[in-house]
Amino acid sequence: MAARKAVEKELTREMIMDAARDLFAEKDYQQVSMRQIATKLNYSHGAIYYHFKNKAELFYALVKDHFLMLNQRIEEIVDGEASNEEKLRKLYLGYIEFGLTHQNHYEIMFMIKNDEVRNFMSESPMLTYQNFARQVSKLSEKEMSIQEIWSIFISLHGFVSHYLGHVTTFDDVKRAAEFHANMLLRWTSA
Amino acid sequence: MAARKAVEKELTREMIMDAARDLFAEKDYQQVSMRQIATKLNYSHGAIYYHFKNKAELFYALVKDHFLMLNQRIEEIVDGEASNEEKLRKLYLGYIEFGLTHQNHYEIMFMIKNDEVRNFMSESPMLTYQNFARQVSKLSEKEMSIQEIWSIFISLHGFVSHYLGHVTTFDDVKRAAEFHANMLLRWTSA
DNA sequence: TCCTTTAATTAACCAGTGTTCAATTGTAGT
DNA sequence: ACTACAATTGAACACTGGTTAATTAAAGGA
Repeated sequence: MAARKAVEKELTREMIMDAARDLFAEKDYQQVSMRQIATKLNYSHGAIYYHFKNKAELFYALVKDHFLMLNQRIEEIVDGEASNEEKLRKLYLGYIEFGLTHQNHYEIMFMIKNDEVRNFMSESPMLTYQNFARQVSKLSEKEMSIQEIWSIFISLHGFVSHYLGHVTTFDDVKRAAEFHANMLLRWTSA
Repeated sequence: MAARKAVEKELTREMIMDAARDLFAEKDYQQVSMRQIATKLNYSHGAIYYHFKNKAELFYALVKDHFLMLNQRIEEIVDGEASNEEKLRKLYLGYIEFGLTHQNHYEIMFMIKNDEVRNFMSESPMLTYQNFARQVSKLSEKEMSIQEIWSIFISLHGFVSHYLGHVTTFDDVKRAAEFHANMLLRWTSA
């Protein structure tokens, strides 16, 4: 009975992911439904299943992208022009900014409890942390133990996870973030 | 058609709250249903509505209790016998222990995004933090700014929120928690 | 004893979920 | 023009959820 959309704009994985990304800006994994995504795209919910096996696979595709983004952001900062201390500060702020700019994805990347989703990610969070830790180790004035760096990471995560949901953009807490970053810098300076 | 339970053990608000508490040890607000609570109690789901107006009210009653517990724990530590530094360490560890011992409640107390629940809590989290901050201010060697204390709190929250869901008991990460607490003590020592 | 109050059950309603699948369509290749 | 195929639809399935309301049963007082 049903008509097909003009083929000029066939539904693609990208389009679906974009729509899902948008909905994620407001709600979390459980609250975003396949039907909502389809509605946003003006397609039927069944169509999504032609491009993605199921909900979990769709969201895994998103998460993978975001881990890539975060890793790139870290490298971008480290490869830039600045003193080591300045780079460290940027690293800390960059992490917070990323978390608060992609709040619902940060949640999936580092906070989700749902096993269905977590199984898909496996080692991505750990790899990102290891990358982060290696850079902190290189940039800090004094020799840092693994545990010390872990405390830094935990503290950054604390900042993001606290403001997550209570605040809409990074700029809302930029000054607080800068202060927190400075506090963490005390641990790496001789 | 239906029978009533023997009146020796009438259903009470306490019983319902206990059952809900238990289910919370495994799942979060959205995943715990009124029907599950009722099943656990061997009562029908309708019975709960005789004692609580709705789901949100039931969980608010739980949350209120837990804010009380946390505040008591803080006072307990501060009023105890120990050096100021030792009390601070205990304060930090106590906070983490509380968070990881009552994981799903911690989530509701400090991490929930759901407006339905958040409206019920209003200022409880802030009052708890203010209490915490006052004590840290008293116990630290040097004069601490509001922002510095806030960083400590954020960092503690980070520890809890990271391990939340990845770990079952406080003991699983006791040593890591102790290390983290020591890191935070560096900020308060002269 | 009857009557009222209280407490519990159950069915029902409504709204939503992820997923599957037969049916249908548009389009490109022959 | 015909066909093969990829893409899309929408109904249907099998759930789960919170909440309400009519109904029933027990307990206690008059």
